[in-house]
Amino acid sequence: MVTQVLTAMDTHLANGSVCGGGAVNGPSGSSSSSACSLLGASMGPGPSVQSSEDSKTNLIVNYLPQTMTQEEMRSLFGSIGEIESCKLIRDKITGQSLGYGFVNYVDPKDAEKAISTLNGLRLQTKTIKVSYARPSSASIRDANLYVSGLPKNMSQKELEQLFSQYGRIITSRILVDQVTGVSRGVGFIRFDKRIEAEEAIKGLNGQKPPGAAEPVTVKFANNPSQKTSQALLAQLYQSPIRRYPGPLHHQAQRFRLDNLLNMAYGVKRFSPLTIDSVTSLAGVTIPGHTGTGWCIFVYNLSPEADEGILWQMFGPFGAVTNVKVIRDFATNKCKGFGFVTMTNYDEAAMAIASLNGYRLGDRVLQVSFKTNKNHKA
DNA sequence: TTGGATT
Repeated sequence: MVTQVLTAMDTHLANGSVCGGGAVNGPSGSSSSSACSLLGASMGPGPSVQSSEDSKTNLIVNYLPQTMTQEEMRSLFGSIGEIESCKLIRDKITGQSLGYGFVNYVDPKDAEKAISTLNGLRLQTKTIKVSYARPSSASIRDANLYVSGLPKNMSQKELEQLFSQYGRIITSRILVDQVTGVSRGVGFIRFDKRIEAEEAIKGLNGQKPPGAAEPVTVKFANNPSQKTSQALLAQLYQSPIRRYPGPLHHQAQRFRLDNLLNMAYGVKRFSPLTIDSVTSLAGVTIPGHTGTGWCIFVYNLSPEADEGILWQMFGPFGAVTNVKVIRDFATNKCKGFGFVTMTNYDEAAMAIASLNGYRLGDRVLQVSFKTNKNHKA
C-alpha cells in the first residue's frame, strides 16, 4: 500500500539517513566499502533478519548518487519488475537527495531479484546497497550512535564486536582521513532498536575498549539534516545579496568594499594557480592550506562565543565552508579560540587582513592562517 | 595562544 510506504518514508525522514549520503569512496576504499559489504552480509535476505511478518516487497536503497532523481530510480528498479511505489528521500528544506530511498514491488520475487541483481551496483562514485526495508516503527528510531575516541587501529569488525553485545547492529562505519586513509577514531553504529543503543551508551561511554589507551565517547548521533542547514547558512552568507547584511552594518563600516579590495591587493602574494602548484609539491606546506580550503585560526574569543559569530564575521568575505568554536568538554564554554575554513585564498587573506586586531566586545582578536606547530614529522 | 572530527 502507498500508505505503508509513506509511513516508512516519514520514519526515515525523521530518523535521518540509514547510511545515505555516505561516501563509498576514499583512497583505500577499505573502510567505507567494507561498510557496505559487511552490511550486505548482515542485512542480506535471510531468516536471521527477515522475520515472517516483515514486508517481502519493500526495499531500502542506500548510497544513491547525489544527482539521481526519483524518476531515474524508478527506471532502474522498474527494469526488474512492476513497482508499486518508489520514493527518493529528500531534505525537507533544500530538496536535496539524502542518498537513499524506498522501492516497493508488487511481487516479492521481484524484490528478491532486485536485491540479487542491483545490490552492489556501481553508479558514478557510489556503490548502491539494496536490502529489505525494516518495517516502520517507533522502536527503531533514534538508534544511531556516534562514537569518538576510538583507537586508530580499531577495525570496523572490532568496532562491531565491541558493540554487538548490546544488540543487533544494522550499520557500522569508521571514518577515515580522505587523503591518508587512516582512521579518524570516529565512527557510527546503528542498532536495530533504540533501547539497544541506550544500553550501549550506558555500557561503553567513557569506557576503554579492551587494550585501548583512551576511553571512547558514545552518544546519539546528530541528525544529518543539521549539516544541510549549515550548508544552507553558508550559501546565504556567500550569496551577493547577503554579503553585507543588515545586522553587520557596524562591520560594514569597517569593511567597505573599496577597502577590502585595497587590502586584498595589498596582501596578495600568490595567484591561486601558484598556490595550487606549490602545494602539490611533496613536503611543502602552506600555512592554513588544507585539502578542502584555507584554515584560519581565530584567537581570543570569549567563553560565550559561538559558531554564529564566526559565520557573521567571516561570511561577508566570501565562501566559508566550515566554522568551529573549540569548547571545554566539561563546561561547553569556548576555550578562547576557533577555526574557520574558507575556500578561496584571496577571500581568506582578505578576512585575515581585516579581522586580525578586530575588537569583538572587549577583546582584540588575533586572526591568522592556522599553523601546524604540534605537527609530528 | 592552533581542534575534533556527525556518514
